[in-house]
Amino acid sequence: MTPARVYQHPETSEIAMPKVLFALSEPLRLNMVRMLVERGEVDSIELGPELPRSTLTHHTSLLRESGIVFVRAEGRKCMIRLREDDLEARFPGLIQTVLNGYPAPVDDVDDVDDVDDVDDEEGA
Amino acid sequence: MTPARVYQHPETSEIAMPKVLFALSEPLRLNMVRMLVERGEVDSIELGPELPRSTLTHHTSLLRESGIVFVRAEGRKCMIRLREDDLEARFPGLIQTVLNGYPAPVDDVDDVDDVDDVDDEEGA
DNA sequence: CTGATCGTTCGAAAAATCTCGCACGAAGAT
DNA sequence: ATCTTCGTGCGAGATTTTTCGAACGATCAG
Repeated sequence: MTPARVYQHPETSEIAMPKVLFALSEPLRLNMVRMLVERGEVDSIELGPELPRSTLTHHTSLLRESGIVFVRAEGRKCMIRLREDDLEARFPGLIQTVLNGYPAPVDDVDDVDDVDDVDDEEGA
Repeated sequence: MTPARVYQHPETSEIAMPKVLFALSEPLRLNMVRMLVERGEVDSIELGPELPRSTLTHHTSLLRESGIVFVRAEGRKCMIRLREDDLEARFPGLIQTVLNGYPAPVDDVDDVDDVDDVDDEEGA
C-alpha cells in the first residue's frame, strides 16, 4: 500500500487566520465545509459533482493548503475531511460560528440521513 | 449642518457572511478591525497613518460595504466605528472568535492598556 | 479672501484569483 | 493486455483585487 498521491498539509501551528478566512469567503468552498461538517469524510466528488475536475481540484487544494481539510488518496479517488480538532484547537468555535451565520442553500434537500452528530439547530 | 459626505451602509439583514469573511481575510483590514474593537470610534487616519489616502479609502470602503464598520463624516475627517451590535445580532461571536485567533502584531507597542474586556464604554 | 489639509473619485498598472480544456499517470474493471 | 475513471498539473483567458498618483470639492486656519 504505497500511497500513490501524497498531499502536503500545514502544521496545526501554521494554520493562519487570514488564509482560513479567505478560503471560507467563497460560497462554493463554504458549502463544501458545511457538507464536511455534516457528513464527515467524503469523496471529493461529492463536494462538487457538477464542477469540472480541474476546478474541483483547485478548491480542494486551497482548502487543504489553508489547513481547513485533510486529504488522503484512496485508490483512484481522494477522501476529504475537516481538520476539526486542529481547527478547534487553533481557532476555537470558528467553524461553527461561521456556519451558523451562513444558511444552507435551500435547493439541497437530498440529505435525509439521520445526521444529528452536529450540535443543535439553526434558527430562521 | 448638512452632512457633506454621505456613506452607504448595508442593512443589518443584508450583511453577508462571505463578504464579511473576505473583508477580514486581509491582515491589513483585520488589524483595522482589531483597533476598532480596542479603541471604539477612531479617526480613519488612525487605521493606517502610513498608507496613501486613496489606499486607505479603498480599505475603509470595503469594510463599510461589507457591513463591518459604520462611517460618518465629521468636518474634514471621517470617523469609523465597528458595527458591533449589528454584527453580534447577525453573526454572534464572530468578530471575537476571529480576533482571538489572530494575534496582534508585536510591532505595535503604543498599545496603552491590556486588552481584557471589549464590551465596555469607550466613547469619546 | 488664500493656503493647507482631508477624503473621495478616477484611471491605470500590477498582482492575485477563478475557470476550464487538455494531457498525463495511477488505479480499477474486463 | 485494454478500456474506463479518477485526480493532478499545465496553460490560457477572464475576472477580481490591490496599489497609488493625480485632480477635485469640502473644510478649517489665517
